Amino acid sequence: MSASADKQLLINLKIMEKQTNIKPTESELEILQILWALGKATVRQVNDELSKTREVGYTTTLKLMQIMFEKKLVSRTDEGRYHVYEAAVGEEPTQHMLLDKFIDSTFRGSATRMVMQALGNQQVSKEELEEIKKLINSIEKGQ
Amino acid sequence: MSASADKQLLINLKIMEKQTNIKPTESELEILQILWALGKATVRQVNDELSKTREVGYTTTLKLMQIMFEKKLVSRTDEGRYHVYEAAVGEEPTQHMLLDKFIDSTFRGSATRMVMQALGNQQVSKEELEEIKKLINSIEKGQ
DNA sequence: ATTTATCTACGAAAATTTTCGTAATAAAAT
DNA sequence: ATTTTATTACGAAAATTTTCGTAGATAAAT
Repeated sequence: MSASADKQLLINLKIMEKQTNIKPTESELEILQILWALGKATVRQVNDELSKTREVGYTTTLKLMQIMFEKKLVSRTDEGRYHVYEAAVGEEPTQHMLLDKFIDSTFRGSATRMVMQALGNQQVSKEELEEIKKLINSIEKGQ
Repeated sequence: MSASADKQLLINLKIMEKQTNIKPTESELEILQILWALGKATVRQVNDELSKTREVGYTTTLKLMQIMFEKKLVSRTDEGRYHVYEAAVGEEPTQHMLLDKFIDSTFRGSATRMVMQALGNQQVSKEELEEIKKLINSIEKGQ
């Protein structure tokens, strides 16, 4: 690999890092969830989805998505007269980042304590518990 | 149990429910963490703790704690001229409530997905993994 | 061709959260 | 006794997030 390509990679990694560190607000996260589910969507579609759970004006959603575009949380393409939006941050990295912050602020950094509470308190099916056990076994093997 | 005692119990439960549903802001949560750790503390002590991680004015902390008192997130007693504060909401119920909301907003309600990510991404020790496995086994037995 | 409907841009109001300055009071120090 | 220090109360500024109204442009319907 060339030195310049190497440098470019570093820059890209830094940008990615930065982007994954932008913490979306609660409303922004709602919109990201919808975009992750739909893939691509217009403001209208997103607003329709949001309206299923709560009342929200069209221009409110529009404005939020414009702000998210400025923050590079979403990207968009011009399709004729209107815009088609897409999430510009991945679902997993974002969840990971939010999870880290959440564990820090709510469980004083202990992932274990959080997992224990989640398993104890939530209704998790037998199948899911098995899945988690499998995961643990595979992690232990890997270590 | 008498009918009136019964009624009182219901009322108390409702109050508890309500209080555990007050979602503390991020700053309020920071203060709750400190109070949970210290048990009782004055504004000065809490402010000293907060100051360890970030710069924060004394009256800022004071004001926050006054607001939290109004919201009944904390209680306080007069000790001479100053106040001694204490968390008025439990650590576990609060964590539980926040966890529920977090799973909802970030993992679309799937505790399993969150746990899988937490186990995959965080550094969790062998001992902790064992502990979690034990917990899963005991849950499975209980079912 | 005109009207109606739909979309974007954008500013600004409203709501929420955080920060801080000032005043009043009382204790402690000099 | 006076000054200094520490505390509470409180209003309001500052910062952040959410909501909405209006204007301008373009497509669709009449």
